[in-house]
Amino acid sequence: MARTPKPGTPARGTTTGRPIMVLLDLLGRRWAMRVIWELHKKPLTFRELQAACGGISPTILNTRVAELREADIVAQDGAGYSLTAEGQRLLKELLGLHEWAERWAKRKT
Amino acid sequence: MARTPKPGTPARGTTTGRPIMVLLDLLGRRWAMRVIWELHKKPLTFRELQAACGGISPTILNTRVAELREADIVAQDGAGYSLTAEGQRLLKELLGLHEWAERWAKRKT
DNA sequence: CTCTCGTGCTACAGTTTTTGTAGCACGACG
DNA sequence: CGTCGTGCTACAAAAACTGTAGCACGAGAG
Repeated sequence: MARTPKPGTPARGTTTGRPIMVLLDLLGRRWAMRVIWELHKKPLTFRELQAACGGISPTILNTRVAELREADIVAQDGAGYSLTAEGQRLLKELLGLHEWAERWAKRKT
Repeated sequence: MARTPKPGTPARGTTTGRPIMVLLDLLGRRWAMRVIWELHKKPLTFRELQAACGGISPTILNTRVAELREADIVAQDGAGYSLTAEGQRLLKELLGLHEWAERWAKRKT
C-alpha cells in the first residue's frame, strides 16, 4: 500500500511537506482518527482495538497502526498498542473535535 | 457514492450515531479536512478550491463539498464556497491540529 | 445575436484503497 | 501433545478515488 507521510516529505496535494498538510493526509485516511480515539483510555491488544473500532478489517487496521507507529503517535509493547506522548497530545486536540461534535448534534436543522 | 453521515444515524464502525463517531467518519474521508482548511481565509470558487487542494479531481471535490454542505459546515452562495458559523468553529479545532503538527515536525527522531 | 470566456459540475475508465473471510505461525498453558 | 488466544497475512471482491475530457450555463464584448 501507500507510503506513510512524514513532515518534510510530499503528501497528497502538496509537494512542500508542510506539517499540517502531512498530518491532514495521515489523519484523513480511513480509521486513522478512530484508532487514536479508541486508545484514549488504556492500551489495547490488536484484537481489542479491532473490536473497539466495530470490527474493522485486520488488514486495514494493521496498515493504519503501522503508519501511526511510523509517525510516532502510537507505540506497541508487550501489553499491546498505546499512545505515545505525542499521541496523547494529539488526542487532546481530538477532544476538541468531540466537544464540537456534541454541540453540532444539537443544532436545529 | 456513499451516504453523508449525520448525528443520530449510524456511521462507519458504529450503529449508535454518537456525534463524535459520525464526525470522525465524515472528516476521515479523503480531502474533507483539507477542504475546510483551505476555506479558512476567504470564500473560494469551485475551481479555486480545486487548485488550493493541489488539483484534487473535481469528482471527489464535488462529493466532499456536498457532504460538508449537508453537514452544515460549508455553504455555497453566489460568491462561491465558504464556511458556515459551525464550520468556522470546526476550523478553530483544526487550528489546534496545526499547532500540534508544527511541534510534531520538530521532534527529534 | 453571436462569440468568447470562466464557471460549476458530470461522465467514464482506470487505479488505489478498503472490506470481509479465512487461516497461518507463534507462545503459554495444561 | 492439544488447545487457546494472540498478532498478523492472503486474497478476491467491492468501494472509493483519480485524471481527463467536456457539457451547459451566464456574463460581457463586439
